[in-house]
Amino acid sequence: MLIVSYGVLGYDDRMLQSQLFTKPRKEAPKDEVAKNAALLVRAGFIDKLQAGVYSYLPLGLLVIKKIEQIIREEINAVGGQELLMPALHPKEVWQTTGRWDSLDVLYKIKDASDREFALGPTHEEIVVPLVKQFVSSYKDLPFSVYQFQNKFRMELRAKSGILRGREFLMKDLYSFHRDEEDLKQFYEKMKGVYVRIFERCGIGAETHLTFASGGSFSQYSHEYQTVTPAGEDIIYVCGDCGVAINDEIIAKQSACPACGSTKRKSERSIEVGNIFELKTKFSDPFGLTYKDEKGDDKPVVMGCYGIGLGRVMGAVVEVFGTENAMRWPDSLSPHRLHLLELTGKGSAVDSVRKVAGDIYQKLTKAGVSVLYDDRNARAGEKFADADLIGIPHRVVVSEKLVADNKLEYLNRVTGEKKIISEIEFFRLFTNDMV
RNA sequence: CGGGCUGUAGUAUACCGGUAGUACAUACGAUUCGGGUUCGUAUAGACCGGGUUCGAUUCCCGGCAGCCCGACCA
Repeated sequence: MLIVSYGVLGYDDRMLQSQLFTKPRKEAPKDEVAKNAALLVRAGFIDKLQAGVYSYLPLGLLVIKKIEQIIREEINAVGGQELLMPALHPKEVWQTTGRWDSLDVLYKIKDASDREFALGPTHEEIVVPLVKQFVSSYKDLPFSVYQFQNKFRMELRAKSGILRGREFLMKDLYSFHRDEEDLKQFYEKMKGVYVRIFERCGIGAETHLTFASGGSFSQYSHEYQTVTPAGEDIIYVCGDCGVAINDEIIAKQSACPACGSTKRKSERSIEVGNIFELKTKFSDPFGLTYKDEKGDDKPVVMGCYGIGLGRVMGAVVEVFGTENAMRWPDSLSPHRLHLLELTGKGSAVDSVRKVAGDIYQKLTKAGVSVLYDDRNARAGEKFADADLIGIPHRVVVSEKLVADNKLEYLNRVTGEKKIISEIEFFRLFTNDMV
């Protein structure tokens, strides 16, 4: 394959569908009941290895990478520094915080010499000793670090497809501050970051800032809950300001904590992200302190901020998917455009292939990521598979269209379908990027 | 972890205490070619272990796995 240019992700993300090693299926495996998993498995985005443990296949990985890149851009914009910490954790750090015994979702493993480890469910125990080596003065604060990493949680019951896994990809960010005031400021800034992230992922309208339990040392934590019937949580969305309250604290909090309104509606929802004031909960056991202007030792104040990438992907499918079709927002679609050639029969085959192949080359040169259905398959199958895969823009090349020098363009978001010239089409995709 | 249900070709399903059938997928041939065309041929299957029985994929017990409900879930 001639490599002409690279897609936005920095590698060649265009694809000939005939080369794709996965294939769409007509039926979902009987052990996938959740809509997100049924559609994603059928379309070849993911594969289940065991309950709550999935592989991301080429199409699905492209979506995950796009979610990741959106998060990365928004966090970098507020100064977050990306790193990558290990998943294999020594027992000792978990004993330091007492969570070796108290955290029941912790996977514990032993090596051949009986040494014990944990598989990381979250990384406070790792990041705090790490930053301790570099933080000594108030001048070193504040800062924040984050990573994208697989987390391991021994859920008693994995369920809902990729919405509750035992191994799952998460963005976790930790912020470090000299006092609660500074933490508060950053925390508020992160709320804006999260709003932009979910907005860019296409679920901004369905995703609500939600007040949730803050545990023993904080009045609230905040979750980002995406409304969909597939959700496991129940939230009460304020009719005036759209901020929600998690069912778990509704008894203590009847009026909207944001605007005081008592108008509200209960909804099922998926927690796609959360932010939490850790304060000194983890700085204390590890002795993470800094010297203030007077030379006094003070504990570092922390916050943590998570987003489940698989959950975002699953939530998007739940929100936009129908029985036989997904529909990706432009920002997350594995490819920008789905190009279908309907070769028909006889002498037209070559001309259709030539036109479609040409368009593919031109778009690729222009940096547009295309999934090109060059398979030797019938129209019905191609249309059905394209619906299932759910790339929001579809363009068809067929014998009839080639004869008229036209293309058929479908926008799955607006439902608009039109016959256009090649020039109009290229203008659509190489200038006026949606 | 408690309760319920289920394990049959790659996928979805059927029947049966006595040679396991169908559809889709796959391979080959023909036909068709803008919404999963039609036909033929071929390939391919009973989760594992134990028990009952002349004989178990079927019945019983145990294990393992999966799904659903609940509990759990920074």
